[in-house]
Amino acid sequence: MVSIRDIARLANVSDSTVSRALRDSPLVKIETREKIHRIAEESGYRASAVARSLATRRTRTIGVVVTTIADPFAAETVCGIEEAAGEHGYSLFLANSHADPYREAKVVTSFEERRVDGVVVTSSRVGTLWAPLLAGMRVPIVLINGQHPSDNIHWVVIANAQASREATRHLIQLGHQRIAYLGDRHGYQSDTERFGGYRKALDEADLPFEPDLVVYGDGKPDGGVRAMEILLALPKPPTAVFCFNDYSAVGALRRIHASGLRVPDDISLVGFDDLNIAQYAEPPLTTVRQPKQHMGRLAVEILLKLLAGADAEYCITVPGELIVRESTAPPPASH
Amino acid sequence: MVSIRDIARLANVSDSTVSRALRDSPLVKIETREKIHRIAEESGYRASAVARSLATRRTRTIGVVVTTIADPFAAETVCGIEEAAGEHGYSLFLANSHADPYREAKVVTSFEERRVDGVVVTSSRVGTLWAPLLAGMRVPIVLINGQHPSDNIHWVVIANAQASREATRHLIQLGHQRIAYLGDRHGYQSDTERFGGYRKALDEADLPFEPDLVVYGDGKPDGGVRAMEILLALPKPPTAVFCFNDYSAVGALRRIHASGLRVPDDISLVGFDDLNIAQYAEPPLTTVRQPKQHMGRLAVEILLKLLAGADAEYCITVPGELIVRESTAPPPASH
DNA sequence: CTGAAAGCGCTTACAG
DNA sequence: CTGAAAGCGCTTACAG
Repeated sequence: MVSIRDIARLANVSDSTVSRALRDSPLVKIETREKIHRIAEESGYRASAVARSLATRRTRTIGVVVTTIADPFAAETVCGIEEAAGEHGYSLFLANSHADPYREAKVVTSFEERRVDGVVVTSSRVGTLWAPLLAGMRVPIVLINGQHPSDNIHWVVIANAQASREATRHLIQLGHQRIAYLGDRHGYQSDTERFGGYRKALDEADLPFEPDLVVYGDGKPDGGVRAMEILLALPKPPTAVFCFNDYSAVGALRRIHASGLRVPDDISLVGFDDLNIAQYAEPPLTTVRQPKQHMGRLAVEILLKLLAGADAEYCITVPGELIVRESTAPPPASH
Repeated sequence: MVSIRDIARLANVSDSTVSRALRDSPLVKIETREKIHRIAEESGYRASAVARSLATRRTRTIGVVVTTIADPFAAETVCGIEEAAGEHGYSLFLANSHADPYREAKVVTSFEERRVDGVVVTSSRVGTLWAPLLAGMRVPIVLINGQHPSDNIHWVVIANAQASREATRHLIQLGHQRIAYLGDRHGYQSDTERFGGYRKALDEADLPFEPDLVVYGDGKPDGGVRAMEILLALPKPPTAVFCFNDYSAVGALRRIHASGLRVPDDISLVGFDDLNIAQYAEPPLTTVRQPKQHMGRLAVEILLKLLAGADAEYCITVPGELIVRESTAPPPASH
């Protein structure tokens, strides 16, 4: 592997000059600069990011933690993160935490050793163990859909309460009175807030809150199936279900169909996220769109500002958008 | 940030001894070893992977390229890669190529500069531009569902032809005679092979091959919608469709329903991949399961063997498994 | 505009 | 069992 020194010899200049020339420093005479570039090109030189990192104490590297990249929300968000990072010459370390404290600790250690310049955490619990570990890192951290007041922790969140309220209101306006909430049992802040929006819409419409209509899945289709099962077994099942996320809704949908009922004829269903697949569900899912890519982008832009020396607390809330498709309709006449 | 030297001072030993002690070298007296560990612990020492990488000329880093991590196949495969890598102390650099030659070149450059120890490429075209770039890297490369003979390129692939043949045969055994192939227009090798398996099954059953029944999408739901549209517009549409992948099938499914037809009553549908969502489709999708996580694992295991000095060519084929669910049934009586 | 020198934080022969 | 020294491949004051 050819190094800066090899090029220096070939060009009859010092290492310093090569280093400068390669980064187009105006300090280097234009001809030598070009000559060095040419030699570098011909010799297949590839600057060592690791050596540079050691010298500059910056790695131009961002650590990204997701619960699991197999979760479509995480994947679609990471897309935005990757794109924005790439545009600025940053590379991504990707790690899955599986919401497991042991792994979370390992990820933090790993990112510390790798000397990442910053961290973005997507859709994570950020619980009592995790938070201090993160805060203990001496680099800026941006949470996506998580919040945790701390010196070096910033975040971008969707307007959960508002969007959920709107989604629930949509169901109410269609005439639904028995609306269930299918949440995520892991206790994400997003879940609490979305539930809050649901309750608020109920209250505003003077609809009674029925604890029986609140069930919990695991944020994945399987949990949606299970939770829906409980709702269907109720003496008086709901006519509409608002789901914590699309991924759960997909499971709920399946379970409803499996029991011979139809969406939206018998039960209306609303999701959250607007995953790529939401519009291809059968029927296409009414949901709250999160600008996932954009949120990913925002997270890295915040990180970059912080790394550039910005001394601010970034707590950005982006609006959700209700996308009405075909999984919602007025309740069946018999109700 | 505390360094090895700081610890050396605190412990009254040399840097070398600290370095050895921290890595539990038997060369260090047990008491000093423990003492150093204690001091490291108390001072919050975190070894610098970048300094170590520079010294050892190994980064314990794997570059992972996917077309886009928003593709569920890629995401689920990367899960296996991440897990296996993590178990061996390797970190992952993740990059999306978007099947764009310009980005592909950038990714290669970036990985070269980062001095990744190896590369795994998932579901990529590995075309005429991309291949030589990859081969030009002086590190081992493992393709997942791609093949490209070269010194440093290895691969793990699903048995495309066999699995596709089996899937098509399943349709034939149900009584279908007009079976369409919905492929991926990007020209992946996987597409060619899956198409090959389809043709072979047709031939074996003495069914005529009809070019009109071959349409192409883009590997995503939208492309599935478009391609299905063409099939439905045919004077005599097929009674069954075998799709290149589940993600496309999801779109095809939607399009079929949108036109008022039903799956499997009017048209049977078979996918490929067995994505997490396949079983939650409406109806649950008959498909070919790819052991995605396992394939990801295999890829890093091959890489590790190669990095450990193995001098072999790894070309591993794993079997697919036909999973019969509810999207396939005999053709409607009228046919 | 250019170079010599020191330093980034580790590892690893080599010598004792 | 331990240490001094060199080196990994860059960057960056400092001096000219």
